[in-house]
Amino acid sequence: MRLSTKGRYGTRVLLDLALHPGEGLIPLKDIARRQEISLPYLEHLIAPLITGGMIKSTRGPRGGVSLIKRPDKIKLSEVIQLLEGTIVPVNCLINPKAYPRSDHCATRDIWDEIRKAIDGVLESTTLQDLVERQKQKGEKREESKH
Amino acid sequence: MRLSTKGRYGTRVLLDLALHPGEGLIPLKDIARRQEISLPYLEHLIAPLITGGMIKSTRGPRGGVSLIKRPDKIKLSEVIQLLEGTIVPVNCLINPKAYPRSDHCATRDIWDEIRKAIDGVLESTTLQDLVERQKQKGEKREESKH
DNA sequence: TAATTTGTTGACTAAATTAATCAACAACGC
DNA sequence: GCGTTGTTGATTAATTTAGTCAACAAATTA
Repeated sequence: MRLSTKGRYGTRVLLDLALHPGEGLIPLKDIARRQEISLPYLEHLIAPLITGGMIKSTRGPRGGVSLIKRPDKIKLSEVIQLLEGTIVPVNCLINPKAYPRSDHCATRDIWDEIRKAIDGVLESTTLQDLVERQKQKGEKREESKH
Repeated sequence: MRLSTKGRYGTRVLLDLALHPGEGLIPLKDIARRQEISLPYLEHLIAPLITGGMIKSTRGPRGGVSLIKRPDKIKLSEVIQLLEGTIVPVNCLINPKAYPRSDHCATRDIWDEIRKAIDGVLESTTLQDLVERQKQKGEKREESKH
């Protein structure tokens, strides 16, 4: 019952981009350094985000990536869908036909309720929510220095 | 983001037992057949349930296993805890000290909300709930035969 | 246009986890 | 004591995860 690094790192990458608005293209190298993700691995995380229309990229000197969509228009459910595929906790929900018992299996209903509970959180959270939360944390850290 | 077979099969095993109340000891062989789980694998699923005080077992002829606790006193959260360990979706929630960035990482908050959402479902569902749901399904299947 | 920088893609791999199986053993009932 | 049933530990095959490596493609600038 784990979220893999794809989903976790990928979300952090998008948050990183959203925290640097209006700065044009951000090189992957910078993101890799700030987020402590290896550059070669980061490259693979970026691919589905480009395909999914979340970010655009430009190669060459002064190239990099940047957000295409507004952070308040990016739901976490979309991000996780792109990076992890379905979040469904059990196979019989994805492919019921392969599970003849699933029609009359009460446990399946519960796994589906779990899926819905997870989906509720992801659907109701946008990248902008993360940005604001992150900024709040930053302020608190500043305050605590005094 | 998957529930492994341990949690899924184990829950089905308990439900199977709960659906056969007052029948004394149920041999693992019967459960294995009904639930279509291999006997050797089932043996391993049983172990944590015994340790966790959910079921008791007796060896020898006419031996088997049976529920110790009342189904309405068995929360799914306990079952999953026994069989899967923690359901926490990300490591940094289990072991925050190993993640220096987690203190000021907004994504962590969201993963924790997901954890709470899952936990809410598991905490509010008992084995008895599954039993009732399962019986309803049985009735509906009977009706549909007419 | 050559050199350099940056992103893209696919092949490959090491490590961890999952899902078992097998075999030796322990207890119980007849 | 013998067969039946549960217990435990060792082992293994398959899959997934997490990442590396290397060849390539595009953009920029000199």
